[in-house]
Formats: sequence, C-alpha cells, structure tokens
Amino acid sequence: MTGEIPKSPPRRPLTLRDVSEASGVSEMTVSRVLRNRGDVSAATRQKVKTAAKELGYVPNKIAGALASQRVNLVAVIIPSLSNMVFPEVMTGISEVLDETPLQPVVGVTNYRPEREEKVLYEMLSWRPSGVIIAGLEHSDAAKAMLRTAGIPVVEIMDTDGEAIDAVVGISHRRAGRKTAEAILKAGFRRIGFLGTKMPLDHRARKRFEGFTEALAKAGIEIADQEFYEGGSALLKGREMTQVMLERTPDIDFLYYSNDMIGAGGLLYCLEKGLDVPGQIGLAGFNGVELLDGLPCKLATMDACRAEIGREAARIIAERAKADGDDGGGERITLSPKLEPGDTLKRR
Amino acid sequence: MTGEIPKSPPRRPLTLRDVSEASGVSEMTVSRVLRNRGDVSAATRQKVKTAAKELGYVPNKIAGALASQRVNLVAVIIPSLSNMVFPEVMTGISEVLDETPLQPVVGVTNYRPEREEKVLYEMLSWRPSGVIIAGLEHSDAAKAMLRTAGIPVVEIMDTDGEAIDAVVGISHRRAGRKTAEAILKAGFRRIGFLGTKMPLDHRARKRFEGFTEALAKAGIEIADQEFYEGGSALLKGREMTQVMLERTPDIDFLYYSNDMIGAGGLLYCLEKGLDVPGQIGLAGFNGVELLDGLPCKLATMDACRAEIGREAARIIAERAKADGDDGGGERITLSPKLEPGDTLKRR
DNA sequence: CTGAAAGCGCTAACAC
DNA sequence: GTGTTAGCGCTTTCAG
Repeated sequence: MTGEIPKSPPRRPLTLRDVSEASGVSEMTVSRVLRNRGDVSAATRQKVKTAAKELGYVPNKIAGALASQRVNLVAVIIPSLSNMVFPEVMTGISEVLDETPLQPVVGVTNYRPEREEKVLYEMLSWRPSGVIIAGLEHSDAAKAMLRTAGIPVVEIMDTDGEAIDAVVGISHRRAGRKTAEAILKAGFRRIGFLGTKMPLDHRARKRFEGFTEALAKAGIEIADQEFYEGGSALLKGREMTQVMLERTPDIDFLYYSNDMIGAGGLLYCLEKGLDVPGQIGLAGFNGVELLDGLPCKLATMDACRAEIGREAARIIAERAKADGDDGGGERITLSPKLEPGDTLKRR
Repeated sequence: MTGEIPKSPPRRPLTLRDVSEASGVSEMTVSRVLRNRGDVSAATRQKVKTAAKELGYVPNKIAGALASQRVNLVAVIIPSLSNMVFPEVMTGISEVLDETPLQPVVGVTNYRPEREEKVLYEMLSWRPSGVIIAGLEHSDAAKAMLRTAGIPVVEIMDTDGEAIDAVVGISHRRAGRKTAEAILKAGFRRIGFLGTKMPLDHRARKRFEGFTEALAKAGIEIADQEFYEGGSALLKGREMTQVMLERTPDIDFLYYSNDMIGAGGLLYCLEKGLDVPGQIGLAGFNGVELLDGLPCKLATMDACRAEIGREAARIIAERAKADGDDGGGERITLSPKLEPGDTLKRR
C-alpha cells in the first residue's frame, strides 16, 4: 500500500547498549541512572538522561523483569466491565496503586469459570506481584493455581465462604437478609423478587438466599419471582415489572437484584401512576450513582465498591513491599448501609 | 499472624527444568510439547503433559517473550472506563482478539495527556504487538513513542485529524453537523447545548464545533449553553436542563453532548409535563443501551463503539500475523446513523 | 524426532 | 562512583 518507508524507524528497538554507546557510559551505570538506583555522579547522570531521551529509549521491562525476578504488575480478574460495579472497584484499586510502583492489569471472565481459569493462567504466566480476583467460587484448578502461585491473593466482593488467602468484601447473604428485614418492618407483606437468570452470579444468588431466609423467619414466602438475561437492564426491569404486576396484582413490594433493573421498574411504576411506596415499595442493590438522577430515589444498599478496591490494593501493596515475609489471610468485611431513599418507607 | 506454613508451597516457581526432570525428557522437548511446536512422539508428549499438569507448572512468559522476541499483548489505551462507551469498545476488541493468540491489556488515562504519556511508556516497555489508542490528540512525546515503537498503531474513535498509522472511527464534526441539520429540518430554531466542561475531551469538542458550524450556515446561533463536571451524569443533565429552561424559557431544543445527561434532561422535561418534542425537542449522542428503558426514546446518534473495537483489533491481528511486512496506514471511517427516536421529529 | 549450545536485554553481586 | 561477570528461564538454531 504505502510506497517506500519515509524515515526508516529503527526496526530493532533500542537497548541499554545503544544508550551506553551514545553516552559513553557503561551499560550498568546507564541502568542505574534510568532506575534511580545507587549513587551516580550528577554529571554522568545528566549525560545518560540526555542520551536516553534523544534516542527515545524505552527500557525493555521483559528483560528487566527476568533479570530482577520482579514484576510490578497486579492481576485483577473480574467478571465484567459493562455494569457500573467493576469499573468502580477498578477506580478504588488504581487510586491506591497509583501511589506505588505497582500497576493493575485487568482480565475479564464474563462470569464463566472456564474463562476465569484461562485468564488466570494467562496472567499468572506473567508472574505478577499479586492477584485480586472477584468472588470466592473458582474451579479446583483455579484454586490450585492461586494457592501455588506464591503471591498474595485477595478475593473481593464477597465474604460468604472459604478464602484462599485474603478477602475484602461484604456478606451478600447478610445484605439480602437486612433488606428483607427492613421491608418487613416497613409493613410490606406480598413481596416479589426480580433478578438475573445467571446461575453463575454467586453474589446475586447469595443475596436472594439471605433474602428468602429472612422472609421465611417471619413466616413469609416470596409472592412471585421473575428472571432475565441479557439486553438493556433498564428495559428488562421495566418489562419484568409489568409482567409481575399483571400476574400478581396484589403484590406490594418489588426487590430487584440490581439497581439498574430497579430503576427500570421504578420508572414503570411512576408512569403507571402507582403510588410509590404507598401502593408498592421498591428496592435495588449496589448504590449506583445513576439513581441520583431518577425522579425519586430508589431504596438500595451500597456495595462499597470503591472501598473494596482500595482495601484490596492496599493489602497487595503492603505485602509486595514486605516481600512475602509477613502474614497473609487478612479478612475485611465491610458493612453496606441500607439507603431507604423514597421507595421503602411507608408513610 | 499465621502459625506455620501447612503444606509448604514451592517458594520458587517451577521451571521447565523441573518438568524436564520429572518427565525424564529434555527441556527443549518439554518446551516443544507445551507450545505444540515441532514434531514430538505421542508417547513423550503424553509423559510431558502429565508431568506438567501434576506439578502445576505455569510457563514463565517473561522468559519466553525475551527469548522469542514476541509478546502477544495488545496495549489498549482509553480515557475512562466509567462511561458506557469504552467498555463497549473493549467488548468489540476482545471479541476479535479471542480468536487469536493476542490479548488486550488496558490502560486508563482519565483524559489527561501526562497520564496518557506515562501509561503509554509503561505499556510500550512491555513490547506489545500493537497499540490501540483513543483519539488523535497526543503529546509530542507520545506521538514520537508511537512512531518509533515499530509496531502497528491504531487510533480509534475519531477520524478528524492526522493519524500516526491506522485509524478507525467516526467524524465527530460530521456527527455534530448532521445532528444540527436534522434538528433544523424538524423546524427547531432556539437551540441550546449542554455538555461536559472537559476541555480535553476532543471528540465532544469536535461535535460541538460541527454542530455550531451547521447552525451558522443556516444563520442560527446557539441560544444558550451549559457545561458540567463530575458527579452523576443523569443528575447533572436534569439540573442543567432546569437551569437552562429557567434562564432561556423560549428555547425549543436541547442538544446534549452525551446520552446520559440527555436522559436526565428528558426525565426532567417529562416530569415537568412538557410536551416532548412538541414544546421542546431533545437529542443526545452515543446510542447507549440504557435509552431503551426510558419512558420515551431519546434521539441519539450511534457512535459505532463495538464496531470500532472490532475493526481496530482486526487490523492489529492481521498485521501481527503478517509480521510487519505489509502496509499500514489503514483509514476506516464509520458512518453513525441518527436515530430520531421520539424526541426529535416534530409531529 | 530429540538434544546441546548460545543467547534474548537486563540487573544482582561483586570488584575496582 | 563505576565497571565486570554471571546469570534470570526460555527459545532459536543447528547437530545428531
């Protein structure tokens, strides 16, 4: 396509040696300058820096990592980027790692265990300094890899279960329970559940279990339930709500497994002119920012996403600094607050 | 904290040599088996595979990459994860790269050039097989790095400007222009603009420029404008809309620089009982899925996000396979379609 | 089909 | 302060 190459760009990437020759300083000293390591006289330091900049030298971290047996990468393995939850976790992680030499590298599993296993294998083969991974449920092979990797592992989001090493999260069972208790206390009795079909979203499942368990304790059963898969969550929330209200007209509360479908349901109820929460109450889960812009505030429970990211990163950073000679097995359980908004309190 | 280590996990990660000794096969042959390279007898192949699995060997890609001078990583550099747009681009990229040995690695710049420069430097130091980077505006240093890296570079999202190598995107100037033309054609005349304050979001700026340019051609000026920064976009859209409607009551159209604030504005107008689009028309930009769940469909223009990701990945993948001996400089301009929805056509 | 030798580009550990 | 010498764990190349 293109005729001839204009200015021939160096086909071979530059090496330390090139900088060494250009500056008349030994490779070793160049290396020292570029890493701010050891004492180098201001004069040579300057010479080297100039030469490196002029050549446009970019160090080869591959060689550096192999020689030093140190990789400043943290593997972050999450199920998805497309709901607002994981980007916020990432924000928390970056916030902390930005203060350190560590750098996050993200892998996405799409909630599929085989995929998780593969992504994990791939990332571990780069010998990262630590792993932050969503959830406590992993294939046996994945668990084995994490255990034998010999690096800090922080499982995040969920604390209901056995951890491999450290954990930072909330109890989703408890979150479900607390929400149910608040709903009952507000006087609602005919309660419907709306959620994702995903059998692999263990956290949604645990919330559901905690929820039904608390209802059962009060002698109440879910009055109706509806699940969805794919598509626009807002639209699905709207549609499922319509279906449920038509199928079970005497229902007086709708618990959504996430805020997005909850928001869709809320918009639907409002459009239909239903009295919220007089006639029907609603609650979601996550505490997404989006809710602030809705006509009325959906009850929700903040999942502490940024905080979880920050804590997980802090654990990795501390252990990376301590270089393995300290403990491990930290367990941090955050307590999500129920935010009743305008859709839960019966007036 | 922990007492004594239970089963001592191998402090030293396993090497090819460990597998070699365990299987009684030379390192070289083990390497061949593990990479499916060259001919190896079924018998030894089996021996090696078993040994590797039993030991839980994970190859060291650092050493592999250094030796082979090949890294199957693609650097993807984007401004943000927290609006729906880049996650969708990522989806497109993954979709294509999943069929190849290449793997995307994401870096986030938060719309800051210094940050972009640093992230780019960091990623290039891992010697990736290609770079996909958002936008055409980069610091001189960043441009120099991209040019001298000697790997395929695809700049995405935007085609209004000079490219370093390949480009895949839409013309945001044209998008702004087309939207303005449609608005004028529908009969609106007192038009307000609402957007982000970010001076560094060049694509939003170009849309704005194209928009005002098309209006000017019809002898019309923006009647009012309002900008925001940070916070919940939905809420900001609502607030800005209120401000503008109060300040400029005779306004008859609101053009939002993104769908999220547009959705907030739409909800506000609907709540106020305004006749949309009879009394006031609205339009956003991006074509986010969320709009499907709104009470009425906001006019928008699809930014072809997934498609852009797919095309960019395809270019990198093809050139990686061709190993540099082919062209470069591809230029793909996608044409976003205006989706008039329910808020643009005057009835 | 299998193995031995020679690096990949850098840094740790010592000399000077 | 600065230079020298060995590798890091793998793959390339070339011999059997």
